Amino acid sequence: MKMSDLIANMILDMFDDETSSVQIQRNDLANRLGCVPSQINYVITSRFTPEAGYRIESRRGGGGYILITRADSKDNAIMSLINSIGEEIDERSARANILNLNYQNVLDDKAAKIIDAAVLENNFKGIPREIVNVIRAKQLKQMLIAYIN
Amino acid sequence: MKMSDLIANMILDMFDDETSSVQIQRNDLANRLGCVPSQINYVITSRFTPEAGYRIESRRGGGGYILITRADSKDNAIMSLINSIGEEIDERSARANILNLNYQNVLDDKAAKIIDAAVLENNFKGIPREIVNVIRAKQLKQMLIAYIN
DNA sequence: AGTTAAAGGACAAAGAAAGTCAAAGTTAAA
DNA sequence: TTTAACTTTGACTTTCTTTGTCCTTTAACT
Repeated sequence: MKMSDLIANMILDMFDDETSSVQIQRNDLANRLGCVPSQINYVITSRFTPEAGYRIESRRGGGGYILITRADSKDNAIMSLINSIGEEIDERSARANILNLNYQNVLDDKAAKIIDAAVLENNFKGIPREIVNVIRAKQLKQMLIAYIN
Repeated sequence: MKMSDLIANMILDMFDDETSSVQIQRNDLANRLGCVPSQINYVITSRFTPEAGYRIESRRGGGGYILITRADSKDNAIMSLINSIGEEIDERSARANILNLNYQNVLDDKAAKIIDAAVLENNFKGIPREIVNVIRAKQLKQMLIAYIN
């Protein structure tokens, strides 16, 4: 089997039924599997994506780590929105989608309000449109996954 | 767990629900935890910052101490955070504040998670730090306002 | 008041992780 | 069989932590 799959499986195996989070140390894992550390990054960015229901956080420096969190509720409406978003999203569609989910009672009022507040164009004043839309897409996915966690 | 986190947790633990102030002795704490005294300073300056909602006072000389006070208030904790944010905020401070509000039961778990997800550095990959911090500040304020509305 | 010892403060150097990026190698699709 | 997509590697960068040394302040004790 190829290395990337090994790495991915190794990580997947660390999620036992209870935990929705797995913490790894990049160098350590690379060492145990006999690959270069940066390949761990490759696997994470190519497989543990928001579209697949994962969120990544990390820390550098002594005692650093990579934290992989899995969306455990797998709410369909939300996951399919996440998957439909793509690389970028403009304010209009973001807000429309949020409103929609809220209307369908998939997102509660409070969550919808908070998320809506975050995607407002106003927060990004002065930043080029294409960049804003990329950030917004990432944030929206992260927030939605956080919501169903 | 890494030493810095141990120290930070130790301090955090000293804040029980009532107290909004904790007094430590640098050498003593360092000794108990088995680290050099200056590492206590590192932790305090990197984690217990004003931006994160803490104030520090200290005394040297015999019987000296370090006093760490948590911005409390509870009632309008959110408003005062919003007011204290200013033009920019980094990931660490933002997250520390969110955690703080959540800990004080001012922000509920779900809201805290969503907001936390939005402020992650990861969402802004490739954008200069100063710009990111400005956007984050605006968003954080908006989200908090949305929460209390 | 003057001295001394007991704190805490500042800062820099070294160390420990993780991140980035591009080039080279593989594999699968057209 | 080309071509496009995916993997593997490694050199270089950035961020965060640990440690130590020297400095300043201040309480306590003549």
